[in-house]
Amino acid sequence: MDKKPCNTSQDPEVRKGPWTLEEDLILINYIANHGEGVWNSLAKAAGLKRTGKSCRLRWLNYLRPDVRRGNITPEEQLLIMELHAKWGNRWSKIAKHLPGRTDNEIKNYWRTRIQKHTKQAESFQQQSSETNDHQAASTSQMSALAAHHEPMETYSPPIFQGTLEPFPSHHQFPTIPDHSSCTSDNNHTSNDWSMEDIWSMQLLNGD
DNA sequence: AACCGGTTCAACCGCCTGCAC
DNA sequence: TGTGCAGGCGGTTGAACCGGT
Repeated sequence: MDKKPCNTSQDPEVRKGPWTLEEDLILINYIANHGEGVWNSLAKAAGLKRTGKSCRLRWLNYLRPDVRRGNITPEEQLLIMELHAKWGNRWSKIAKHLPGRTDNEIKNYWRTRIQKHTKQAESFQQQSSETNDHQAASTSQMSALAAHHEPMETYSPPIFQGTLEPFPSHHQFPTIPDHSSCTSDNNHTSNDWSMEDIWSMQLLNGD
């Protein structure tokens, strides 16, 4: 839609970049008084020199009162991984199952934390499989395990295309610093989340 | 103290979909 | 049925931040 050079990006009156506190307050106040919806006209009516899209994004990802940010718990991480295995990069769909979390946050989380470790594990595994054929056996075990939990819905994971597994063939997941903040310092000390741990926890959860 | 490289995350971009006309 | 518009979504970017040297 915004395909057309559509005034937005060319209009010198349209502001881009980080939101100011003043803009935030304007948006919050306007929505408090008038509600959400019809973002383009909302932006104009509120007197914001922003596109409707920009306002919507700012509201949904940051200003909404029920938005929770940071401190993704191990339970949430599990859920993210499980749902990602189900649906792939359907971030908004995944976000619907994590109250207070936004698709943008989940997407960022996945890309910066989980995917990073996935790639590391994959390259490690590639190296070791070159020297040890038995690795393949354990990999297929992993695949079988993952496939066992694979839902009936058809899913071709976009990220893992090119790999044989329906689920990334990594053995370990990062340890999430739960309560305390986003410092990822303890990540490298011990990767405590083995694949078996993850799935057995899911089994316990009845999934 | 300054620099540098890696990480994180807010925001933008472009495509897709649904809906009204 | 076709067209245009608005919103939704996933991918990408770039600035800010942080830790190591």
